[in-house]
Amino acid sequence: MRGRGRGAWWQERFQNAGARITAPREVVLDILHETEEHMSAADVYVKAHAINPSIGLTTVYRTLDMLTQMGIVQKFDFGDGKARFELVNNPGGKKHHHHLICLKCKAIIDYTEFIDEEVEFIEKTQRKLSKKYDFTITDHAISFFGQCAKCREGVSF
Amino acid sequence: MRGRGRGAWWQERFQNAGARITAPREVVLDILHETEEHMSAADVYVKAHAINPSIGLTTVYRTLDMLTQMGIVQKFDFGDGKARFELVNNPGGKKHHHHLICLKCKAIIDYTEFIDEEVEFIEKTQRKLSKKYDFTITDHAISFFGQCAKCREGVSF
DNA sequence: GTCGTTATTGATAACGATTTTCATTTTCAA
DNA sequence: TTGAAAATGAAAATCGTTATCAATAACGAC
Repeated sequence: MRGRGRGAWWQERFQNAGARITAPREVVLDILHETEEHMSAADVYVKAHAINPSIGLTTVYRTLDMLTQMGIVQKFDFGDGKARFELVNNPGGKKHHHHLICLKCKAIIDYTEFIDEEVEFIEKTQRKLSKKYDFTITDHAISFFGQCAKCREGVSF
Repeated sequence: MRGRGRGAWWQERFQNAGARITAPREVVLDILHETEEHMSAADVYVKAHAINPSIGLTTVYRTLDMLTQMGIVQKFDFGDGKARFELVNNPGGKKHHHHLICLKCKAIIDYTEFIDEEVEFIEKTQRKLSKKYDFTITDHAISFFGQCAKCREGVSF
């Protein structure tokens, strides 16, 4: 059943945090594991509800928020009014990536290229910031903004 | 009065884009120029309305959106449900910076350190992405997420 | 300067994502 | 097994943002 039992990695984290392991939480995590998309809370809810109709939207929100605070999930805003969520270190899932965002049509392009150079830069910066601001850094995001080819033509600005 | 007449730089950009130069737009731009904060639309509205009570909230939203699409303003989401806006190249204003965001208390720390190393990395990446995806890149954002010292103590997760 | 076209504006209503409330249910340690 | 505390879900409430539409203002042509 939906991977119950395997990836107990997050169960440990929950227990260490004093959080309980519940059916809705298992379902949400399973869904995130099996997805390649940037899912909104509503997207997750639809899938969760299909699996177990007793799961409510509120709980999905609460779970996603909790996972975000735990650093298990990363929350994004692409400017379309709804937050998107992705598992942070999805083993065997989506590769580490960043975003290219069109300011006109709000299209999102994921890119995974050039990560090698990034890693070095990020690690160095992270180390310095972490020390200087006494901050525990668990994740980062890099976004580039501009106009996609399509929008550049239909110009107005 | 509020810098009217100087910084005509944006007025030219408006004209080239076929956009009209109006009182509300001037006010919004002046406000952004004079601010060091990350302002929400409501923040801008309050100031704008104080300066000229006839300016409506709707127009503030429209103006900020327009400026964002023009690349004059950058829009951020720090996870507290409201968008924040900052002038991109504020001459004599705030230096180029990025953000350190506490996932627990949502505190934002601006950092300007280590930018030299960043510039090199960003330029290289930008050049490559731009070519590969046929995308005109006008801006970027780097954010680090984690927990601030204060939140690390009151732990729960 | 006047005029007319057309973009812009602002009040209000509508919208929709997220959060709050609170009574009920579930988890899990004792 | 049991009970305290955490978690849940349905519904209502919140609140940031957007759409509507009649009134207004900008600015090029004259």
